[in-house]
Amino acid sequence: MFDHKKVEKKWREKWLKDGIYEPKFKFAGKESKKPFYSLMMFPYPSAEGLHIGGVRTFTGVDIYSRFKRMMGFDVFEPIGLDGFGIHSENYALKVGKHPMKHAKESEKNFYRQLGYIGNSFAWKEALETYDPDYYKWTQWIFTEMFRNGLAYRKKQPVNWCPSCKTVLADEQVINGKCERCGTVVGKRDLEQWFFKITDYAERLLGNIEKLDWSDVVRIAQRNWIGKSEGAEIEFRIKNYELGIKVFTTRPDTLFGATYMVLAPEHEIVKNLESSIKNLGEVNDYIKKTRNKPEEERIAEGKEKTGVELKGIKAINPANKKEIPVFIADYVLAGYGTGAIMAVPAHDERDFEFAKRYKLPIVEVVSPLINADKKRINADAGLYIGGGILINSGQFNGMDSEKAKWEITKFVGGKKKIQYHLRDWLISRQRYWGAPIPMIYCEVCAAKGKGEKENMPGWYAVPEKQLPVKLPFVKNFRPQGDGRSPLASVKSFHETKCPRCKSKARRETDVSDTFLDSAWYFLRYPSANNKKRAWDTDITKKWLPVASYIGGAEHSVLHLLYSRFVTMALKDFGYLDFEEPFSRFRAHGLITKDGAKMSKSKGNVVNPDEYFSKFGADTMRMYLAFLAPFEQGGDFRESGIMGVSRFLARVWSFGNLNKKLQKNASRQMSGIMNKTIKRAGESVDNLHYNTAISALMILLNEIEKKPDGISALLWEDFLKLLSPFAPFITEDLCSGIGHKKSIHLEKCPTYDSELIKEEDFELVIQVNGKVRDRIKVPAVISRAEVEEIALSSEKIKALGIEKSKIKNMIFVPGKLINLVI
RNA sequence: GCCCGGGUGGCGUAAUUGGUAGCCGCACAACACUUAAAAUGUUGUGGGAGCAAUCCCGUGCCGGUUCGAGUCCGGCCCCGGGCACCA
Repeated sequence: MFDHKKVEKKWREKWLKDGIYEPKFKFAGKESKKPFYSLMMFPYPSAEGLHIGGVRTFTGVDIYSRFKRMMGFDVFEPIGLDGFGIHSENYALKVGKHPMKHAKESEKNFYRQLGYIGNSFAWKEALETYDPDYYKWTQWIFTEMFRNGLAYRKKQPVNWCPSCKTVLADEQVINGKCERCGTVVGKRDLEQWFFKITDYAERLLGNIEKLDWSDVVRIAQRNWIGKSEGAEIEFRIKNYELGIKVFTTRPDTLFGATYMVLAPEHEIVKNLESSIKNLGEVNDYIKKTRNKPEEERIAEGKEKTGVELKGIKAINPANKKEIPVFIADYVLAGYGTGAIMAVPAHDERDFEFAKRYKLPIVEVVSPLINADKKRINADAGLYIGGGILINSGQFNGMDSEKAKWEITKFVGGKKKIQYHLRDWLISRQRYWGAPIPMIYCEVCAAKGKGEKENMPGWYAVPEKQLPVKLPFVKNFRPQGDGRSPLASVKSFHETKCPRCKSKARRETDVSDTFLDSAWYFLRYPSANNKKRAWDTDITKKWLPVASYIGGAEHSVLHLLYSRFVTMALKDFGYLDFEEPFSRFRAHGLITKDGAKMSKSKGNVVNPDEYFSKFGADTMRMYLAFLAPFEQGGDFRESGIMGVSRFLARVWSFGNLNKKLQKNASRQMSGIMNKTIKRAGESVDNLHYNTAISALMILLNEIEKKPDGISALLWEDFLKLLSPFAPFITEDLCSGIGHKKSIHLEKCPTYDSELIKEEDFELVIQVNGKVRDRIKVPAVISRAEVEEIALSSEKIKALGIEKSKIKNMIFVPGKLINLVI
């Protein structure tokens, strides 16, 4: 009987103790000849411990890494924890534990679990984002961003989570809710630190084409960056020396602009106040919409509201007509110029608004006769496609595509490219994160001095003084007053100005936890370097990451930020590549009873329980076998029995047949070679399920004729199985007298000559329907096949004569199809 | 609404990318072993008809291309996920 507890314990201890992996599993560093950086997104250590989905992805990466290692690569498979951040802090708050203490405990638990699953991690390079040795360099990256003009402060309405009591980046607001706690996010006017990710929009977008990444992620990033090309056009305000710029992708419809709409936050309203006749009403509306939570604003999408600025008229620059100006919250302040020209005849939203407020609808584009009819609203009067211009003065009759640029030129507008992407809001009013390493000096500010001309008073903490250590603060609860808990820690924020030495104040916000994870892959290979964030030679050798695996939920968070940070660091001269991950694959999700696992549903699978009951090998294989790696699937206990039985059979065959013959039989080498090919290809595509299936088929064959099995063949079988089931294979291999670990062996190779069968089953079809199957030699001529087909009893029985056959299609090695 | 995935036995899935649909496993059934059960082993298992050989139907639905379609094309339906007043 296979006792997984005994066998696994034995090897787990041996591997850890005398480190037989050392020469191979250790990070090979500068000396490596064939480096392969195999990375999995590091987990944030939740209190519940490792999620079963996490176990699956980590073992998936390990299977891949072990195969690569067998292929002769020096594989670097690092591990660490993304322990800083709101998630961990919220948990600490909930249970009334200090995050520093909680971190230490969950770290221990995570590393225990990760060690248990038998992965070939490079443990010496482990890192944690809350370790001062690590966040020193997170802070250094912040200072570099600042010095290079990519970090700036700005006051603007920002996302505010009332539960987490902090601001959030746009990427962290999911359907109007906080990514971390699910609370509806509101807006607050606050001055915050931002990273200028928008400067990189075009490069981030352009490079997507070149990346070997899962399509889901590439498309998500492309959409998030959201490039649109159009024009910026200015509308004059009547009786004022003022203009309002709008961004439009449809300048061809300019003659149809019958009114304008400004976002409630638009600044120009202040300058027009004296002429607004209904100022009270306007101010009420602005106040109301500003306090409205984002979610409500979206939910009301169908019922558009707005208020006219009575007494104000804008001039349509195309036809010089006076048009009314509205304020409405369907126009967003953060996109384009915060103002639009409204063309109700050719835009759904404007159409809806115009109907409600009884505004004129003027058609200016006429659909071509054969145009896509679906694009015409049944209501009539709304058409959003292209066509021929009408009601557009001298542009009548022009194709709308051409008219876009012609009309823009005519009114003095200019071509403009807009992105959906907005700058990365980086500061957080929380405790558990890397303090933003900046100092503000009022004395310098008053004199207009500062490290950057446009940011008087601000200085980056010099590298020598890093890290700015996060102090132990007993009351780390966020205050909700727009300041971090660090703001009330005098000993922390009191400091001296690096320039004039007067009393100055440290920034007390911490950085977004996504900054911690935006560069950890750069640190791993240099994790033990105390002097620099990363070693240049090592980085040159090991990066970019050869294979990166993680969740698609990070498409526009971690994966985009990492690309941005890498690009910026390249521009600063610290790296010689700009894309951090050459290949990225998103893993699938593991559900239980068809639903996402969650505590509230009570369907959380505890890995410890299952690993102890079935063993690490069985669980690894089950998780790999249940579905293609990138697809994910439902966790079912019944399925575990299949692999459990398989491993038990491997165990008993190995132990009953310790003395095997030296020679390989001809027959078995055919299937062996096939299995090697199949398994290798499957693993490369992350189709572990089919690789395991191939191994199961091979074992079935082996068991059918145990006497014909050679020692060589059995060893090859174990080698192929070893990435999936490292414990049992190691034990069986040592049982047949191997001194060397099986995990240091080379992968068996296959001979494509030996895969070829001597004969095959010829399928005889009539009009594409299978009528007979006859075994024939692999080398056979077309004439011979035709002869065999026509003389088949079943074909004869059908009464098919040669004269009736119109055609015969022969596919060598497969079939012949008689067409009658 | 838009953009991605995906619909194949009772279930998870497979099919060398246009060439035998259902590999491997789960579940189920019968048999063997056993006093018995479990475990294990053997055999069977898409649906329908037939004692049988065999035949018909079958990859969400309708149509097309082809000697041949799960795979390609056109039009729908359903499920899952992402984005969403981006002008």
